Amino acid sequence: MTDLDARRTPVTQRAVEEIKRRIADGDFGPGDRLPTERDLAADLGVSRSSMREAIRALITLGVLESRHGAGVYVTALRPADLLETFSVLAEVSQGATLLEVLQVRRMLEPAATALAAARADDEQIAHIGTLLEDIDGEEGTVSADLGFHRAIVAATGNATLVAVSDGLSSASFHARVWSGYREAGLTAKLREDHHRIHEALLARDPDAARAAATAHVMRVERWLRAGLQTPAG
Amino acid sequence: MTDLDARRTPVTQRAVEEIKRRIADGDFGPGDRLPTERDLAADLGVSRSSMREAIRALITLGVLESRHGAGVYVTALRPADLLETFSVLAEVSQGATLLEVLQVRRMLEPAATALAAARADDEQIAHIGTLLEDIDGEEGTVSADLGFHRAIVAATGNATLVAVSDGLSSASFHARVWSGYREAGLTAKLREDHHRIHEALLARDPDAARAAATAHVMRVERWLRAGLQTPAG
DNA sequence: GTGCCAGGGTGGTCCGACCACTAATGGGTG
DNA sequence: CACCCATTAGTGGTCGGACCACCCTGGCAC
Repeated sequence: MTDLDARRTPVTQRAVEEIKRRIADGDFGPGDRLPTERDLAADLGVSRSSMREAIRALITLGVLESRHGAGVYVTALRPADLLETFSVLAEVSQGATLLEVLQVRRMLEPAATALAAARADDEQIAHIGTLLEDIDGEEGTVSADLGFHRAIVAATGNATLVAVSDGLSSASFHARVWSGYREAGLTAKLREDHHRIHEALLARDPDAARAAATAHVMRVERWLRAGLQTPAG
Repeated sequence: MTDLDARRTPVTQRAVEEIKRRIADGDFGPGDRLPTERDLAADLGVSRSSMREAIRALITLGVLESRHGAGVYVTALRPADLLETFSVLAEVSQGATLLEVLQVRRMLEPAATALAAARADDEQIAHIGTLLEDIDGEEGTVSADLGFHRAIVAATGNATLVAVSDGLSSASFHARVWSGYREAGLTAKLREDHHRIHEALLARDPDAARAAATAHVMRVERWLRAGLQTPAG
């Protein structure tokens, strides 16, 4: 924080910190339009190039968004905005990390499902039931399964939880886990799990929901663990 | 993906996607050094400015890191690298979001503490005990409390869990929650909670650890909820 | 062999120009 | 008067080049 530190800190990073500070301080609120890149650059005493890099970083973080020709705006700053970056984890993660991610899901999903059982309204549960039919109907459609779990988490009404959960189970991650699911009777077992979870939600039974979700995640983890030991291309 | 789409996609974003693709395809592996910014820019047919913005975005995502004068490198791609971004959530979040974050922690911490009780080795538990003394000794030092909880999560051996947990409890978040803790006998109560958690770890008792962690997080949540209803400056 | 240091190469920063796009302006038209 | 549309100022997007700060290597002196 001293001048000496500032001297050695890249100007771009300093600009990032400064803009974040102004947002945290309320100078810029959600939805507000920022000064032009040129003005901001002049204000902070940096070149427009460096200012653009700083803005680019904050855009990547989900804090800002830019509209070509219109200006740069602060996002709604909702957790979903800020945690979108997260998906890169699933994009590049491999092997052991997959198990770690699954272990975190094993902690979150049961609690989330239980919470959903207590909070979800009729409409949400009905929607979840619809997704369940999609999974049954077509073949294991990854996106349908993804939507099923996502809808349950969304039913908790906790946007932050949704964002975290999304990050831990992006489409590409799901796809990687599911690739190979056709084998054995696993698909049928998972289908049973899903129905059991749905029944618990219908019964508004948090304990049953927690148990069903736990069993489901553990089944997936067991399968994945076995699959990783005899990896295929 | 068509030419028409590419025509309307900003070159910077295209560069980001391309580099991510090359990493995902294994062209660039963890720890590898990338071609120079100038070479990359020429390779992808963009200016160095745009290439730098693309690199800046990937640095922000935790995929790349640059060393002044030495080159740009792919990170180890460990979850901790990729989830660091995350902390911005805690930096700019307010009010209701704070409660949402705490609710997620209420799901994670008990499970994490229980896991730590089962997995932690003697050295790790001893280290946690040391941190506990720091909290007792000095005044409520935010950083010491942060370190205490972080050490517990780290003892689970799950790097992904550590990264997620860190994101949900960055220093600034902790500071905001703790600001005002001096009041009442709350500090003493929290101290009791910490000791109870440590005892459970020493006893290698996952159930007791889970219970102690649950009680602790719920106490904080209850306090925060009451505090938000009568907000101060 | 050891230590120093000078050079080349790299990322960091700045500048100025032009392009692409948006939105407000204002005149024309019904 | 109300509506539409071309104009135009202003904004972000891209480019090219220049220079600075820093690292690393290799050759030199000791």
